[in-house]
Amino acid sequence: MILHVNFKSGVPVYLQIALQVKAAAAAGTLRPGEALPSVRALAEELRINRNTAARAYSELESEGVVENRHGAGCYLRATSASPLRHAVRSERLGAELDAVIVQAHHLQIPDSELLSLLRERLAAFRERQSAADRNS
Amino acid sequence: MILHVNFKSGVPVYLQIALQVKAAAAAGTLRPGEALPSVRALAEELRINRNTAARAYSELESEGVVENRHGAGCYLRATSASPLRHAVRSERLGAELDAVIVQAHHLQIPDSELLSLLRERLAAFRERQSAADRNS
Amino acid sequence: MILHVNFKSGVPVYLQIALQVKAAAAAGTLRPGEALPSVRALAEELRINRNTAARAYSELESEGVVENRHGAGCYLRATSASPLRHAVRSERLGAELDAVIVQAHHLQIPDSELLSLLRERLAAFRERQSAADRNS
Amino acid sequence: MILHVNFKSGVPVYLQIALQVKAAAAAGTLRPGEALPSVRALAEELRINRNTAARAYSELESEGVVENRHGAGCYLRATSASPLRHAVRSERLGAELDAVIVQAHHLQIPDSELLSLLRERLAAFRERQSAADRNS
DNA sequence: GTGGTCTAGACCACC
DNA sequence: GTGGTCTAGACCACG
Repeated sequence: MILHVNFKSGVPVYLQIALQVKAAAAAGTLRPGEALPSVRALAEELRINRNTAARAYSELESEGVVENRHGAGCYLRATSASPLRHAVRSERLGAELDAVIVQAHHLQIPDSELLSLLRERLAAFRERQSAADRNS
Repeated sequence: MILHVNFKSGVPVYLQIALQVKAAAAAGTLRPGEALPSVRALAEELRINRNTAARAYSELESEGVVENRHGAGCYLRATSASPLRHAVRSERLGAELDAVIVQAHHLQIPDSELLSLLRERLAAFRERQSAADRNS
Repeated sequence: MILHVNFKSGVPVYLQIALQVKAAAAAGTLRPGEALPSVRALAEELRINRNTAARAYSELESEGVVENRHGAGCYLRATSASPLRHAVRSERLGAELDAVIVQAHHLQIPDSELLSLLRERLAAFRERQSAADRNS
Repeated sequence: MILHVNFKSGVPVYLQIALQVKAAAAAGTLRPGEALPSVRALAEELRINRNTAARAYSELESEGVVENRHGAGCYLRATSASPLRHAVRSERLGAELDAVIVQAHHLQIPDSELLSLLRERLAAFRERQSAADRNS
């Protein structure tokens, strides 16, 4: 489970986490019954307060997405809804990309540089992923 | 210019407005020197407080997108030389790209598709821009 | 009539003007029946909006300090109260000086410099006064 | 530290508080490192909104007088090197002195008396400082 | 009519 | 418990 929070976006951190977990669940990246990181581990990884991490899970539990088993961790619940279709998922991502494009325009960054920046960041992301794999 | 706000998204309303104005300015829907709706008109249209609308404009002014003329209204500025260094600007965009990459990961969208989606959206953006140009 | 406004103090400009007129009336600097500058002249001298100047006079009129004779100007009304005693006046000024002393402390300006700064500013003030006298 | 606010003076409440804290710090009533009352306690004591109290502290922090430690309270900072250039600082003080001079003019207090009043108040201020020192 | 500021209440993040 | 932010209402200054 890879999570990313933006402290400057104005969106409450606990909501950012909940949204990402829901996205992963909707796409099938997370499978029913699978364990999420512990509150403690999550807080440490994201450099946030444990209360904030706990609140994200509590939010997800109140929405019925996960189940907090006291003392045993937090598990994704079986959901009746089938995973989202591919078209729906890419449309969601497209909306986020549009916002990035607008921002690039105002920062006066040309299209070519935006594309190469994305390639660069993707490479760095994959690198971090494989480094994490080797450590586990 | 048509604006929409979502009160349940968790994103501050003033930021939603600022983002949409920036998008309109980037797409060419709004032209330099053009007046934006008055704070009062905008507040009434979106059913928000005048202060929230004012804060959106104030945020845009601090980013150099518009100019607030006291007692006279809010006007779109010509795209000026950005006051930020290039490294700062591309770093800022990089942070946004990281969030998109994580989201793509959760939605199980492969890197190649993310890149082509960005190219596609960029093309659509440039198309909207030239359409706006032809209308002026 | 010499007036001075501070736009950064947070005190409404129209109140600053009213306070100074009342101080002058209380000390006898302004005499009953004496004319105050016209709204237009006051606004120009202080670089403020005419509405703001008019509001100051309107405030003073509602307190019964002055009388606005339509088309003829603004005049100090006869007041039943006798001018303030000297001790009261110097105590008022002392309170203002205390605030300046605190500010000087935080700006790390030594006592000797504060005193010489006051002498310097007093000289400049008297100079402006006599220049104005020669022009009238 | 005892604070008072005057709701009718026209001076913003948060500035009144900031001024009094600065005065206490300058006089030595408050010592570097000492904790100020919490935002909530201060708000309750003065019967003001928590935000107004918070804004006073925020103003003091931006002036470098205190340090707001998130979740831990507000602490008086040691008088540090002022970040402002000397010319800026003395100009700022000069503007305040001009206002005092005009007030003295309105109160018909001669220059010589204004100067001796300042010397007198400075002496009283230094006396209060050493009294505070002896108490520590 | 225009935008800007101060005070307030509710919620967020942190210790 | 702590401070910080977002939304709101009332008032101020300006054209």
